[in-house]
Amino acid sequence: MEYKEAKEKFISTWGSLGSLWGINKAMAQIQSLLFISTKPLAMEDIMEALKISRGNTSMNLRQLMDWGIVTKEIIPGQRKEYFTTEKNVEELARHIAKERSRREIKPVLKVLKEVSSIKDDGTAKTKELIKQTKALHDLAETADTMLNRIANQDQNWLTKSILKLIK
Amino acid sequence: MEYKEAKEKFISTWGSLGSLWGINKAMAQIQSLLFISTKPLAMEDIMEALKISRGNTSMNLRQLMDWGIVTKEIIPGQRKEYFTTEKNVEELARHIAKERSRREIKPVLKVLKEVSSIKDDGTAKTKELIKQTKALHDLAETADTMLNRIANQDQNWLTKSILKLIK
DNA sequence: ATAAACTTTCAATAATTATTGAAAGTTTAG
DNA sequence: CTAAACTTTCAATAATTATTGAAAGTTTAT
Repeated sequence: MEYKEAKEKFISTWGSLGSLWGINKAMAQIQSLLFISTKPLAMEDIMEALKISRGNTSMNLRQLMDWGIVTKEIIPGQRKEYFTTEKNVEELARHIAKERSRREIKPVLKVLKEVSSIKDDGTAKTKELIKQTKALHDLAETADTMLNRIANQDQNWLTKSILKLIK
Repeated sequence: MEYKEAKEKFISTWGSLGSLWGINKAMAQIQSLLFISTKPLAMEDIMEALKISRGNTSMNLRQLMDWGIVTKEIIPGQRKEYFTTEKNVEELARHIAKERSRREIKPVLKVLKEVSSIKDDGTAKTKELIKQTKALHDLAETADTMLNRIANQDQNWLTKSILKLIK
């Protein structure tokens, strides 16, 4: 396998995995492209490499910046804007963990809390609803706490902890 | 908030979270409904509760069974088939972890391995591709190992380990 | 064997989500 | 100031994904 094929394979595989971490295909592909690029890329470069439109590129770059995993680089003397992504995989994991917690887990925890706090009217179905949503709430909270640990510790914490954990 | 409202809120919230663990809305809602039900439900019950068609119910139940989180119950003397879901949240987490690993992480690991193993032709871009995909491979492998640990240990392992980890 | 009770399949359709591209907006150089 | 270089926005459209419902399939009781 040569460079070009390997590159395409990586971008399309990593891109299709976007759904796993909650972003769309174009977003994931742009991030992938930047991740293996040796230098910052301009919008033109990205459009051309991925064969996507200017508008699409612009919108998805913005979202990646909102996620905190892509940053704009201003190159002096250059009119265009250039983009880079976080290159350290653990930093990347930290950003993603933080965003996932904020965007998805936190709102769900709130609803689970509300639902599991309804008045127990003594019926079996109400008791079951309360019991099961409480259990889910606790599980989700534990997972969220772990995610936030990942998001807030220093770079090596994740690997060290996991290694400790699986030993 | 009364039972009915709480139930609907739970089903729709948990259902919309389906994307987080990689299943579609109807699938997630069926699982939610079963999760808080005090008894096994027949297809009719599910169709009516969620206002979805027979075909949709049938297909999604099948997928839930493929995931290993819903099982068919044969009630003696009853012609209909009844369904239940795993009620223990940790068992549920185990099944999901196992399936996610098998369906998504394993194939990605395979591609990352292939890509990071291409011949180093000495160019900077090839070196970067190899370096970065290797780093991702290692991260993904660590995460996968953790997931599989979760999937293979006894019921209490997850909570115990996480508690240990976050202390 | 057959009819009733039930489930599955799948082509058609609906709903949702992503993408385009051109117009509007912004910034900078001269 | 203003024209060129660039980016953003967003309505229209395309692509994808989910859902329906009726026909085909299966099982069971008699």
